[in-house]
Amino acid sequence: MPTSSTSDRILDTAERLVQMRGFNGFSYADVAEELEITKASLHYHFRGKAELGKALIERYGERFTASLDAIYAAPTGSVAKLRAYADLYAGVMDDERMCLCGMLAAEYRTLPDDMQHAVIEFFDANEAWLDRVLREGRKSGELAFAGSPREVARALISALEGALLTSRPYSDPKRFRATAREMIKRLASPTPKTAGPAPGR
Amino acid sequence: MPTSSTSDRILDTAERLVQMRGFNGFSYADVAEELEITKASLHYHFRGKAELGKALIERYGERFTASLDAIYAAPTGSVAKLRAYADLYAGVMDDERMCLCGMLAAEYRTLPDDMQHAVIEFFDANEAWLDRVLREGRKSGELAFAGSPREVARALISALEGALLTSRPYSDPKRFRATAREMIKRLASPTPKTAGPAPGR
DNA sequence: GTCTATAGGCAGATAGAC
DNA sequence: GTCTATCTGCCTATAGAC
Repeated sequence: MPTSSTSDRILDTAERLVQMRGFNGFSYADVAEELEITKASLHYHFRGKAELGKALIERYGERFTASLDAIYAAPTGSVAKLRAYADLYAGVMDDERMCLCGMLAAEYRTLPDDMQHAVIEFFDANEAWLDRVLREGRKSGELAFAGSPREVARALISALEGALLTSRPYSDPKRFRATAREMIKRLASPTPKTAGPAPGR
Repeated sequence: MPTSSTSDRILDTAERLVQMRGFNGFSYADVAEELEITKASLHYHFRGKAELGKALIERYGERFTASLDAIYAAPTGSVAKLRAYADLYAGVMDDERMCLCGMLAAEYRTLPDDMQHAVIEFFDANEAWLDRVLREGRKSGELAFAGSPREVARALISALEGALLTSRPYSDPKRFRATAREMIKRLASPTPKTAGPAPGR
């Protein structure tokens, strides 16, 4: 039995290429060459680039959702959940990749309609999950922030996507992690009036 | 006398196209059609797409630097300077544009070397300017944050770039502004333990 | 399912007339 | 400076054999 189907291997390769070079920065030829099959074979599995792109987002979204469910189900506090959320982003930086949907957000105006809708759904799902974690964390007293959880959720997604984006030119994963830490720290505890020892953790 | 030279009009059009569609999402033909000149004429002004791209970043960077100088020179406080900085970003959202260098950061791996270096310089200049404003603001007591100004500067750039990125699919400038406000509020005053009236401003 | 072959279009770029 | 004409190459996509 094969380790993975041809369709899966196509998706794996295409996903990496989109994350590294963008949807407008890779071609069927790139995927074909890497998998040592022909472009015509690709068209058997995915009618066209638009269909491949849509399949990429859907698979990525399902994987992301599964990770979010696992994080939510774990018996940890809100801060730990936010850290785990940020780690999901950190995980994509391996080969200087960008979040798939962050990359597609940049190219949004050039994408086929189907792909545009799928990108929106991804961000909506992230926002809803974070909104829930933030609400519960504030209720339990573990998190402290002013304003609506939804606004904070959007700010957090923006900061993480932006940190991935701006870290890439520097080829430095540490850069991303430092920014992510910075953001979560602010939510976990009141910011001291002046720099000093952080309370608690 | 002409309102602007052909070179300037080429740069204006190309800049808008890159900000909307990405460097890999526009062509000489697009620019030529809009300006009603031929592709061959474009090659007279800019030898190739790489040269055009480099010129775009340089002009954009110079304009940005001039704005930063003006903000710094104005007789305002640190918070006002940070707000003005965020407004620079807000200004590019008009036609669902992305920050030029944010867009190029996404496509970074596909860019000619010259363009890659120019993108890095843009972000370094932003970071240095913010670092200075943050240091001075903390010293004067107007700003309060723990950790290094440089880390906070990076977090702020990330959040603003990310807010532009993730707001685009929603075609909603308000989305960006809300996130920007959220970030600066955290720097301007200590976050209250629970939601409540913001102290001072 | 995978291949060869090829269509049809658009990309970036150049030569040379005006 | 701007044009026409053209080159070469890559792109997405399809037809049809195996």
